[in-house]
Amino acid sequence: MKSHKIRVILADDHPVVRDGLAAIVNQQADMEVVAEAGDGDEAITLYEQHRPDVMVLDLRMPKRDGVAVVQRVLEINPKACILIMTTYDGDEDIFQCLSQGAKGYLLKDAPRQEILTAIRAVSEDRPYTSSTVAAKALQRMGKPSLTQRELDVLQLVAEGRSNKDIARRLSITEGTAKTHVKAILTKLDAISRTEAVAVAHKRGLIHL
Amino acid sequence: MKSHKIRVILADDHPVVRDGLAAIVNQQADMEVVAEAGDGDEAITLYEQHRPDVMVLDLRMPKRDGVAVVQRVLEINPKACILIMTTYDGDEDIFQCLSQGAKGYLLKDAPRQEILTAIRAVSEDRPYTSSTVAAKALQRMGKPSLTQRELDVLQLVAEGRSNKDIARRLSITEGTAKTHVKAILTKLDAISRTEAVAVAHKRGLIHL
DNA sequence: GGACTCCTCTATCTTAAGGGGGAGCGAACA
DNA sequence: TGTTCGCTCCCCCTTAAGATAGAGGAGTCC
Repeated sequence: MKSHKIRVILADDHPVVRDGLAAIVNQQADMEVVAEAGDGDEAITLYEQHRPDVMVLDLRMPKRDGVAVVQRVLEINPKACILIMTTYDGDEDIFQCLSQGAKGYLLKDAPRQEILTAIRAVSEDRPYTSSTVAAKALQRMGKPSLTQRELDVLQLVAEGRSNKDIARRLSITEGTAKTHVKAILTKLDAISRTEAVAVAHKRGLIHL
Repeated sequence: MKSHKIRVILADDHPVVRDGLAAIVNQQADMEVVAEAGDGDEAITLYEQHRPDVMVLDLRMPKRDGVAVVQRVLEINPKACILIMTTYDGDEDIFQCLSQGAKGYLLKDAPRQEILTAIRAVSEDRPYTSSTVAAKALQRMGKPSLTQRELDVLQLVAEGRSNKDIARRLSITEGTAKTHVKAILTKLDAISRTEAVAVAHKRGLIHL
């Protein structure tokens, strides 16, 4: 039996989702929502103010995205318990969050019971990852990482830019742009740039 | 003053979102949630059973997507009042839904008050469209439509297939595939296939 | 029947993309 | 110190992609 209720902060830019989570959490005898944030900056501010037991965090938010919030909050309190709740199931997103130090990762189509289970687990510092999410995180292992420059190029490729255009924007030669694209194709195991974009999108490396 | 409460059905594959909407709706004196669906088929079944005043519908759902549900429900009852509530803000999605006969279109980041306003409007058979959404619907006007065949080709292009591969899958010659791709590029005002994919994704013509 | 759209196919030509090499240079690191 | 890694640039070569221009057949609409 716990002496205190689990104090929860919700961070999601959709009011409907916050209301849904709040309804689910506040129905429980052992937990309560102490604050709600609508963007990344607000999430950090409210974390510092309330120092909750658990933070439920959406990945894509205005002003500052989920990964950045995870980093900042763990700087403030390395023992913070963060549960990611998002629609994105790409292995890169999952891997980034968990390796940054988030304690749990849930998809938004999760049933109520699983959400509560996850919050309770995370509040006790136990990691929570559903089997499908865990599988994706493992998929990511062994796959080569892209360098920052390659991610820059990939982003432009995804916007439909030509090699020449990419070179101009990054102030490099077209040959160098091609070299980067070639490296991207190899790492993503793609034959063409269009396939590379499809793969990268599926894996969560880029968000169009 | 109304004699009856507005009877609402919710259709969304995220339990959290359904709970959030239910909490918001049931707090109001003049409306109530009579049923909740987690996929497209269920949404249609429950509509027939309950004949609600308003149906709040997500666009992307398992089994049958939002547009298909709109079509089917309006076949059952041409006077049905459907309010789309989704994260997708591409002009094609909006245009499709509204031209199929949905009475309203909301984005999921809408504040509580706007959701209630929209439900009340739609229940009285008044269309509800926020200014930004309406602007997108108008943007779609004047833009050329893609034929079914072009959409088939576009989908394969988006998956990263080559012209030769596309031709094989559709049992046409590579030249014909090129003709379709050329038409797609012209209609989407894109220079390369990769840009076409980016534009098509932004507009909601394809969903990766 | 004529006008129209869509799908199909043809051919030629130019340019962009991709494969396969190699190489210099600075920063980080052991 | 030597080694590794990331970024940059260069070469040649083959193939895919895109631009241009045309044409026949099936279907629909008026």
